[in-house]
Amino acid sequence: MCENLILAAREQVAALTQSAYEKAAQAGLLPAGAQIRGQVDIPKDTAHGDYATSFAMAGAKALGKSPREIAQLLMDHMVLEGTYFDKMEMAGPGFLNFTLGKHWFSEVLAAVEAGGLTYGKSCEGKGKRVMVEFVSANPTGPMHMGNARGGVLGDAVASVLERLGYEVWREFYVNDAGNQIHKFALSIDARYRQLILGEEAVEFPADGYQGEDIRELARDFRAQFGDSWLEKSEEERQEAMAQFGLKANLPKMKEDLRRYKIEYDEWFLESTLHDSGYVAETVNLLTEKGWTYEAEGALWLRTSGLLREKYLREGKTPEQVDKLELKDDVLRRANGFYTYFAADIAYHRNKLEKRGFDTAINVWGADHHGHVHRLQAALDGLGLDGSNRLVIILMQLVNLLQDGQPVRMSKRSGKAIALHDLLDEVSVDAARFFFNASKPTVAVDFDLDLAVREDSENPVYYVQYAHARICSLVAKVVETKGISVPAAAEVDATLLQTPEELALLKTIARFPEELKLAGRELDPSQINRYLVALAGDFHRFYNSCRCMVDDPALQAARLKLADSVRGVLENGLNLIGVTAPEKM
RNA sequence: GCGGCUGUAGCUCAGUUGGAUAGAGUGACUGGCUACGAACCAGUAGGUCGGGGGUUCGAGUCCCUCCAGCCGUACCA
Repeated sequence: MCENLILAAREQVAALTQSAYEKAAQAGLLPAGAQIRGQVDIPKDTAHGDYATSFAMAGAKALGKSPREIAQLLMDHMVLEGTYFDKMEMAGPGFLNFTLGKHWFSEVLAAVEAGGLTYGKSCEGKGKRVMVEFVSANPTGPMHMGNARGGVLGDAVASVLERLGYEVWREFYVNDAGNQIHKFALSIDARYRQLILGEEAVEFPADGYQGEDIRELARDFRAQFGDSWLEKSEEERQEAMAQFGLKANLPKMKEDLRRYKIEYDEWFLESTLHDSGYVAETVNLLTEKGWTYEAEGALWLRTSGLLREKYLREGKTPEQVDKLELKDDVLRRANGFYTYFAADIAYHRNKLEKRGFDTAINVWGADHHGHVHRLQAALDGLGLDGSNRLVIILMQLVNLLQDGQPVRMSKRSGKAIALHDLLDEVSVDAARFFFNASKPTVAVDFDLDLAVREDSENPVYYVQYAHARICSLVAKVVETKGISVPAAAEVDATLLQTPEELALLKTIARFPEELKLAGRELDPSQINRYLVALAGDFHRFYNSCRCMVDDPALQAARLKLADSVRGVLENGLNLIGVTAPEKM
């Protein structure tokens, strides 16, 4: 059975139209053999039917007749017997409008029932392995609102892709090497020495991390190891500080994310790439392929050349490419250390080559957008087709507000609101739904005062309320009438005829299509909007149609409809990591 | 300068390969519970889709151009 009834109906309209055209052509009423790409749309206004095709308008030129004439001929040669449709009519400039009939509506309830909690699954991703890397926050401090957003985004994208049949791997990349960690160590070390020698005696690094968590790490270090580390060499001490800090922070991050209902398949350490020589090997590979050169003591990647090839390949004209200010990148600094960029190339080579993922999807903050094409181009240079196999979801940042005023958010100033602070104030459900509400491309404002106060105004409760209402309804029917939810086969779906009932059936039928779109666009916020729409359809149905009625057949049909909605709500909420409560 | 994102109702935002009279939530106003959960529903009001050109049967959607806001343009990550 095809679960995707929206797609099935759409295809049927296209097929019906095409065959009607062929019949009309055979009868000599229209020129034969024209290739016409008529679109099949779902009209906004239900007065225009459930599906509409613009075939007649699109074909007007090729067929040498007015759209309305063509539409009339198509109607004359169309047979709806045995199809999903009851009715068809011509409208407006030449649209053909189709109205769904009983065959289709009967199948909806059966499809939802058969699908159960995986209703909407498909096999479009069968056999394809995808890694979704997300959050990957620096382990130098607590996670903030941007990570909260990226967390739901990545997790929900992964869930959607799983449902679409992909084999999905969730990964957190731990930046436990490089400059940030060095600064991290310097910061803890300075606080440590301040504890012993006094605040004034030790200058805190200008670009160090100011947060209270750093002082705490220093206190913990001192409590555990005493003052003796003061006598060790600076290098030795800082190495110890870095390790100590990471060891303290990583479990906290894991715990915070677990609390936020995110579980990773792997926490991948950047340091392993350096320690195993994989970064050096990757850079050497680029050198062998002729993509590097030395200058000013550093080793450079010819990013400008790689990008130029990439852009030309993608269809930009040489003039357009010339206009861009392409620059090269340093891979190995004059001091011998590899840059973050070099490690990142190695990391993604590891994903695509060593571990063999077909596609690597990364959730990045939009402030890293300048890095996207450079990394893809570098992977192209390694022959790994990064331009197609590395997909970056650029997520616009979260603006932190307090009483409506913007607050600068950075780990350095320590002014960020941490993820765990958020979860102390609002439920995981509210937070996840809120951060999954906007498309990745739009920036969101987040005001903690508002988030806490408007807790009950979060649309998540509108959706959850619909679910709880249905649970209560089903329980009531069982309790007072001794009747449980019937199987789809025992239900006469043609009894569902009010506009509210039909709207609800159409909405639950749409779910597989919504999933497909969310997957294609890598935008799980579409699920939020779908769930709000479904909950709205249900509340309207509930207010206008009584389920507990004397007619047993109608009661069974409505009960089944309500329970089907419940299943789809639970299904969708699960996908975005929000609970579907039976009571609230 | 160059590049990315954004600009739609008072506010927050939808608008799916171009389709018919541009939608929803929220705020404002008016109604609806002795009936399966009122955390709900119904109704009213609110628009030069940032401006201007172009493409075509048809543009919020595609192309060009201009304007405004945010972000990026490191031997940082």
